[in-house]
Amino acid sequence: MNKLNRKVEYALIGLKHMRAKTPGELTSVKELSQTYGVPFEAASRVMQVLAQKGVLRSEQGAHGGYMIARDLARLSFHDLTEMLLGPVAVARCLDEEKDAGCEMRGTCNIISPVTTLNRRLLEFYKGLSVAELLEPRARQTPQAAPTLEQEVRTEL
Amino acid sequence: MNKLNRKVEYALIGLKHMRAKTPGELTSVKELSQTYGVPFEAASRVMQVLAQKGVLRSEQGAHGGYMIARDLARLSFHDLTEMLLGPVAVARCLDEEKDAGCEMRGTCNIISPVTTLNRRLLEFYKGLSVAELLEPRARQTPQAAPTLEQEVRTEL
DNA sequence: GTTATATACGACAAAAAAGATCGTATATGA
DNA sequence: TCATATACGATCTTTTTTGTCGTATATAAC
Ligand code: SF4
Ligand code: SF4
Repeated sequence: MNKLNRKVEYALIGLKHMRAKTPGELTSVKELSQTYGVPFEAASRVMQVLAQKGVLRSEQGAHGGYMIARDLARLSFHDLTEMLLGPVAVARCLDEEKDAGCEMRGTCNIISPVTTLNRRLLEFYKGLSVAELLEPRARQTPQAAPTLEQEVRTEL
Repeated sequence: MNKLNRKVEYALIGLKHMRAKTPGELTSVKELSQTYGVPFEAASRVMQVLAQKGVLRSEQGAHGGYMIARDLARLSFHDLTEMLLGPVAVARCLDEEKDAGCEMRGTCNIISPVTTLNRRLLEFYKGLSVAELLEPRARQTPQAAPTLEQEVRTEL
C-alpha cells in the first residue's frame, strides 16, 4: 500500500547526495548511477525535471552536473511529487490533468469521502518538507547501522 | 499520484451504503453491484475480507447479505487498507510481507528518509477514522482511533 | 427434499501503469 | 576536434492492478 514511485526515490537519492557536498560542487548523473546503482536514463530524466522546476541548477559540458538551487526546507514533499508525478488525486474522478473518466461517476456515493481524504492527504504532504525528510531532527551518528530502530521511535 | 486502490473504493461504497440502513438490515453484493455499477465479483471479494476481519457480518442463504458489525469510529483508514492491501510500505525494502527485494539495498542512502516518511504516513492514516471519512460533519477522530492494534490481531 | 440465491475462494486473463532503454541532438570544457 | 555532459522524444519490457471464470458450500423459501 502506498508504495513510493521510483522517480521520487531517485530524486531523494540525488538530493541527499548533493546536500552532503560543499556549495558549488557539482554532481553528475553518472556519479549517482555508479554510486547507488540507479538506472542512468531514468535518474537523468528526474534531474532534468528538477532542474527545469528550479530545484536544481544544471551545468552542461565536460565536467558538468547538477547542484541544489533551492532551500529544501521550503520545498514540501507535495511540491516534489507534483513536479514528478502530477497532482495528488486519490480517485480518478479527482484527477483533472489526465482525463481519467470513471464509469460510475453518476451513481457514485463516495465522492464526498474521497474528496475529504484527498484534501487531508494534501495538507499532510504540504506540511512535510523535503529537508525534514532528509535530515531527521535527532542528532545521530551517520554510520550507525540500527538507525532504523532509533528513528522509528517517535516523540509523541 | 497516490491513487486509491479500487478495493478500498468498493469497501467505502459498501460501508457508506450499509451505514444508511436501519440496524439489522442486510445488503447483498448484487444490490451494491446494481446500485453503483461496481463489478460483482470484485466487490464480493472485498466484502468477504471485511466480514472475515470482523468489520462486516455475513448472512448466507436465500435473502442473505452483509451488515456492519463494528463501530466505524473505531476503525481507522489504516486498518481498512491493511485488511485489503496489506501494510503501508512506502518503499519495497520496508515491505516485510512480500519479499520485494530491492537491488540497491546495500548502497541506498535514503532508507532513513523513507523510513521517516513511512512512519509519518502511518500516523496520519491511523488517526483518520472511516466514520470521519464517511460522515464529515462529525469530526470525532481523537476519541479512540490510535489504539486499535489490540483488535487487529492478524494471524493467517 | 428440492431449488433458488447467497457467500466463499482458488485460478486465470485482460488492462493499465510503472519502469527501463534506445536513439539522437546539443552544449561545452579540455 | 573530441570526450563527456545534459536534453528529450519514442519505444519496449516488466510489474501491478483489475476483472472474470469456475466450482464449492450454506441456507432460506417453496
Ligand atoms: S468510484 Fe466514485 S470516487 Fe472513485 S473514481 Fe469513480 S466516481 Fe470518483
Ligand atoms: S531504493 Fe533504497 S529505499 Fe527505495 S527500496 Fe531500494 S533500498 Fe529501500
